[in-house]
Amino acid sequence: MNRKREGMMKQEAKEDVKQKILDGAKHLFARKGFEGTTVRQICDEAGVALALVSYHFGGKENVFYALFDSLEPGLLKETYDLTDPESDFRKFILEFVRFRMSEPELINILQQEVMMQSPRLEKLQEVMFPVWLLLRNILQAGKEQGQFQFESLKHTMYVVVGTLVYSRTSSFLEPLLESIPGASTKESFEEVVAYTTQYILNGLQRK
Amino acid sequence: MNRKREGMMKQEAKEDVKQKILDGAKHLFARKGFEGTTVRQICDEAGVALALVSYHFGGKENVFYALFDSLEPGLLKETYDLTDPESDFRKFILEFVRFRMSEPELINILQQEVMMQSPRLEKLQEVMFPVWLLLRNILQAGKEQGQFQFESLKHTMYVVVGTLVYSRTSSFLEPLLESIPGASTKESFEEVVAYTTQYILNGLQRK
DNA sequence: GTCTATACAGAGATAGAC
DNA sequence: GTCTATCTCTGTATAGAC
Repeated sequence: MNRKREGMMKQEAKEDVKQKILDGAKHLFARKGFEGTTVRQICDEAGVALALVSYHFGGKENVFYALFDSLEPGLLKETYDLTDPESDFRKFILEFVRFRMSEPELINILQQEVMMQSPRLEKLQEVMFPVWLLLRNILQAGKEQGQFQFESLKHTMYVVVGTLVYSRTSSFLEPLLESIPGASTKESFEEVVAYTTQYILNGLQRK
Repeated sequence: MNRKREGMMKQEAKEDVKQKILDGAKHLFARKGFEGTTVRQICDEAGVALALVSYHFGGKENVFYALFDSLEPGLLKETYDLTDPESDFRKFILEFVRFRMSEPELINILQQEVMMQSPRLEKLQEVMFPVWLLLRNILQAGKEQGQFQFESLKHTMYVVVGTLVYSRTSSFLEPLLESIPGASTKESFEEVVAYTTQYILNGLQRK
């Protein structure tokens, strides 16, 4: 009895601390990068003692991977039967933008790792591979069925992925856009989806 | 006489070592990031002694900035009079892709820094600001003259910059594209320019 | 100008008390 | 499970010989 109660308390406390570490790490990795973030910073941010990263995760690297373990891109929960590629593509863009806006820090981290082709990328690829494979299949089906027109699937993948993944989180363009009326207004999810969808579909010369 | 000759020799040797350090640093920053790169690695890569980074540049940070000091994006050397925005835009894309393909590592580094909104970004902004300003003016002129159709300049800036800047250097999509016939062929400069131009202009609903 | 050797701060990880 | 104190290694920067 006593033991069981202790066990539960431990469990709860453990989850709490682990989550606090993960939250702090996500925030710091996004802003400082993996190498630029120290275990001390993570623990300070989480408000826990230095030793707990090693205790719960066994090192900084495992904290990093744990960030992506829990990640199940909602994207793939939808059904894509490829009978109507344009409709599938619209759904895909919608879900991707939803993912990007709900987890901007993870997208940010992912981007950094891709840029530097980090040794940690292999595991991240496992997460993203199904997503890019789906995109590939949608594009290919769309071409075959005449809904999209393009010559090179490879080039198309790159420009489309570039458009999708490019983060609006970083505000480096802001100083340039301040003078524009209404530009400082926070854009809504629907707005971004509509805009991105239109741009990409136009880019693919949809009839 | 003797002194003068010594001075020249020093100058030559200095330039040589400085350049070797810059080259090594560029390569390493692109692959490991600023924080992930050590001065030791830079000097090993350059084949010089550890102390020389401090001697010539006064620290790692200044090596970083020096990488962008010498950078004059050829982009801006062209003339853009905005009387024919579409033509200007095509020229802009051409020059931007040329820049991206000639300095992939700098683009890579720039992207990393933008992602993490690093404290070094301020100086990098100075380099890129004129470029994005020019793009903004071209888009705005094109809209006013009816060559481009879009509602929000802000959104348009983001999707276009995303398309332009997204690096094809990183090969994370390769495993997905291997099965495609001809995909492993190295794409040519002209090919990438043509493709990017078409995608973006279509995206802007050019008539 | 360039090198080797070293100082000193900071990193990640662990030991051991509670 | 969590904390503090500490170990060890590696980081940047400098001192001093050549």
